[in-house]
Amino acid sequence: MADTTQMLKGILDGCLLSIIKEGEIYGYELAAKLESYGFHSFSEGTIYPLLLRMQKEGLVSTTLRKSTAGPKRKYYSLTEKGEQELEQFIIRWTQLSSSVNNVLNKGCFRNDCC
Amino acid sequence: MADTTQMLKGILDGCLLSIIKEGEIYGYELAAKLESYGFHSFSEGTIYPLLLRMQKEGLVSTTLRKSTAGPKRKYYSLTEKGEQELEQFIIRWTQLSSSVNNVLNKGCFRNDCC
DNA sequence: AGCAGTACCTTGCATTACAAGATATATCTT
DNA sequence: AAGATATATCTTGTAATGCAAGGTACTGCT
Repeated sequence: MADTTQMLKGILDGCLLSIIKEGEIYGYELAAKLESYGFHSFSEGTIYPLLLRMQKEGLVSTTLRKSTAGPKRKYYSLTEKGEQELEQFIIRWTQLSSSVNNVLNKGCFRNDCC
Repeated sequence: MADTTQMLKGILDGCLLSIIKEGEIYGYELAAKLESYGFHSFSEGTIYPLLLRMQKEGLVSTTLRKSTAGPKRKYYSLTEKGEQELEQFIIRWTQLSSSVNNVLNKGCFRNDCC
């Protein structure tokens, strides 16, 4: 306990999908973008395996392009399957976060009371 | 992917602490309470190991009491350390959920814009 | 005795965030 | 040229944890 790492499990997937949906982006840039959204930066050892898995699952497609400084960049964009997955993630996230907020606020069994 | 189980990791801890803070409660009852808060029910194989760990870490204290029907119940209540842990969990949860919402809503870098 | 319901615990598996390190390329400095 | 620096990707091994499946134990009912 006492750190955020466990809380992230399974959540990062959806966040990556959501960022990629905004437009083609490559891994190194993704790390920076996540930080700008309020996540304390992720090591690349976290992001790249995730991207590879999502590629295997057909959620993202990739294109290699030359870089002005450094090796080739691997640009990711969302497939149709990826968009569907993102929608389902948003549903799950909404349910989860409202459940947690219910507990933390000692809320009621339904949202419409109190 | 495609299920909520990974998203829960590390979040359940805080939820248990929060429920226990409301008053003494035993494991079997906790499972039911979680469901009433909107979580689809947890198997006991999830909850008991977690409670044992939190007991070892000194976050909760336990009292055995006879039951009217069945074996003895193990009632949990929060220690001071547990309350501190809960507070820190709430901070972490708030940060995380706002970060995720930023990403999903394609929000800005700060909360005060848009 | 046998059965159902209550209540707790253990074992083994799959997933995943991450540190640490390996690899490759382009630019700048010495 | 040679080396350093920054960019960019990937691999390996570790620890944490949700959960299915199974086991134990106690009470009351038929």
